[in-house]
Amino acid sequence: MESEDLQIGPEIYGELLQGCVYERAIHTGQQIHARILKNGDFFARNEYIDTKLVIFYAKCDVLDVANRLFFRLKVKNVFSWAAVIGLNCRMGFNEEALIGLVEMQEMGIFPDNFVVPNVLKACGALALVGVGRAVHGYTLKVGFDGCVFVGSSLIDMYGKCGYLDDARKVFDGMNERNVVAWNSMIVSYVQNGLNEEAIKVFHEMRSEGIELTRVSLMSFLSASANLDALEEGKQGHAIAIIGGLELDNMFGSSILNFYSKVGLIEDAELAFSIIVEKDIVTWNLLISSYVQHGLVEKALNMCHLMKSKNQRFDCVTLASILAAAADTSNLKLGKEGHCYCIRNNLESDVVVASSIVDMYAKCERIDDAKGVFNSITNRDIVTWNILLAAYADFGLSGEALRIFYQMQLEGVSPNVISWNSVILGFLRNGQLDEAKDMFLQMQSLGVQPNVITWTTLIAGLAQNGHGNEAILVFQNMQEAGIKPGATSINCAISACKDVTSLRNGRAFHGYVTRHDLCLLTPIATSLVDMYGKCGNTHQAKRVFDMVLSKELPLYNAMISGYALHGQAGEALALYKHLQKEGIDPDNITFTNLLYGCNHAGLINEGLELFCSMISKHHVNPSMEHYGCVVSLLCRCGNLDEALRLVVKMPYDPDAHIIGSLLAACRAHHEIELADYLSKHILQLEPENPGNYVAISNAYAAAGSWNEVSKVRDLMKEKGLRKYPGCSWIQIGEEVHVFLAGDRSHSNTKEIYAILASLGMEMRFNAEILRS
DNA sequence: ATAGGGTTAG
Repeated sequence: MESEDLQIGPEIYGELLQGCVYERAIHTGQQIHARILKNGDFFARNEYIDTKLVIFYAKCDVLDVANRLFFRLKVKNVFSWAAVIGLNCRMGFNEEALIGLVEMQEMGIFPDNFVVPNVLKACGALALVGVGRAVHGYTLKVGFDGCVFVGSSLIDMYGKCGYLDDARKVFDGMNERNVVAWNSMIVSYVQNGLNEEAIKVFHEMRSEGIELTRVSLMSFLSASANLDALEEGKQGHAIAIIGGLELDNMFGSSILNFYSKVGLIEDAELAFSIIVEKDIVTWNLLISSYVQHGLVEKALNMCHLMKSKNQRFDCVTLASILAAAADTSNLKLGKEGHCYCIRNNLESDVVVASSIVDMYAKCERIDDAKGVFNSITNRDIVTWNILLAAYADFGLSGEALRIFYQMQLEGVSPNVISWNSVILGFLRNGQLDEAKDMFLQMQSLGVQPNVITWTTLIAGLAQNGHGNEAILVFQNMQEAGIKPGATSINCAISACKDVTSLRNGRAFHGYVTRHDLCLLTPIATSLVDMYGKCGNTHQAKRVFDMVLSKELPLYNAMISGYALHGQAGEALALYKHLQKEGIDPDNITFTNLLYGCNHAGLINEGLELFCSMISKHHVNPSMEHYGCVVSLLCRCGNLDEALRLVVKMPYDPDAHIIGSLLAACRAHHEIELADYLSKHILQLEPENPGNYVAISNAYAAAGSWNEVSKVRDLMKEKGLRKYPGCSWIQIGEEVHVFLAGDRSHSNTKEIYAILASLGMEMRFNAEILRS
């Protein structure tokens, strides 16, 4: 049809363009635009058409054309302003959108209820709550408060700025709420970590009969995932299936995310396989899920699959790969990841850069970590915390403290994680007072210790030999209203074990029983360990039996308990049982078993065990293993065999082994060998009173009292007097004969006989009477 | 107008 035949006026072109806007028909619209230009200004051009063209290009996201036409508009009305502000918003040019708002008002045009939602979205994206609040005031003044679009946008804006109370006030004040208003409220709660609130609103929404959308379910699933709420999330999935909601990649991804966060990897994999059009987020979700569950192999396979499908890696993929490298201390993988980032310009992303720092730190390349850290220009609190944690982990408390101050000088104020790392650094370095001081300081500066702070302190005290204080701190934590996690309970139980406090250990056992934590393998393991170390192997066995799927550490704890308390037979029986179950013993298993045999004097069993450990289980014997066997041989009177083993073993004998030999010298009255060994052992450990005990025992047994008194003088010179766990006897004025604690009974009798033959007076110290 | 993914401390 020719234009000469039929005059098409501006109204028709306007209608046609409106149709194109509606259909987002960019090409048709461009043809109409061309026709308008061809027809000339007179017939086809007016303000109405020009505005329509701006709206058309804006709606079709053609930024440059829309801007150019808008700039040339003679009369800019509220519709064209709305179109360009909306376009800037969609494109993420939030500042431009707000500048547009100011400019339109300067020109005397006031925003309507179509402009306001876009403006609020820009405020939310820029977290400009002040501007948003001003716009809120404006909407009240001009009476937009009945508009659901405006209301929903206000909720969203306040939510994005973190002002949940204001968001809720707007929500409660709306007299008409559509599904978007409900969704905005739920999303706001989820984005601010108030997952319980989000779930509450979701249920309210359902009971009010509002029809759910995918957005409602996605945010509900997100809240469920964050709370580890298995049943809630499954319900959400079921609602989606019943409602026949289409599973596009976004919705599918949120289901995948939920299953992976609650640890149902197979279900996550299933969701992944169902999603037809997988995008980068879908891939990344499964990969990060594998990494978080320690399935690094699967994660890397997934990366290869991704590559073979021509899906490129982005920042998130790399962050996961780098985390995998960090977790497994795989420097080679980490370097590959680092190189990929450099080649693809991903290291400018602060999360990726931080992951690189963490990877080098966890691979014990602290200098490389520091180097990468220094090159990061946009460091955030997480970046600082990663470096701080790295120094703390190595016990470099001074460096950690320097970083802690430096971050503050650069305007980053430490959060609870930063404080925790500083405290950890001190504890790792044995600086208990400094750690406790930091713990007080953080509180005086208004940073509240969390469960990890408390646990760090408890573990640190226990590991530095302050088990009783650790138990007290655990009680303080409960008084402070902090609910202990599985790790803190474990540390506390271990502390009881170290100070052999059966009373407190029982109390913790009661606590975990009341809280249904008994069946958690790590907790059951430390309970078995605690009861074992405290001598209550019966109770240890009861806990041991309760655990359904037993793993090696649990067996090791039980075996160690038996071994420590002379029940070598039980220990060996458990060892047989463990092998029947198809579990491979490790070097700890053998250490405990050999110790048990040594303790019970089971020479044949011990030697057999030692041989099968090497030949059948291919465990490279440690010094400790040799120590047990040497001690066993010595105690069974086979000093020659023991000496042969010491000469043969690939280690320089430690003080413990020489001590065993010294003890054998005593039985064999081998004065010469004892002389030789004494020199060695005092060279190795001149400050350990136990060695003087062994030496003086050897001389005393041979009746060399001169040598005994020489040893005594040597001890005096060193300022060594008492030795914990060692009994002592006072003869006459001041002659001390030292006895090793573990065999004190037979030795006491031995010494008693010697002293009686010498006609000497003897008095027992209170300590020996108790033992 | 509302929606899914990555980094730090025990």
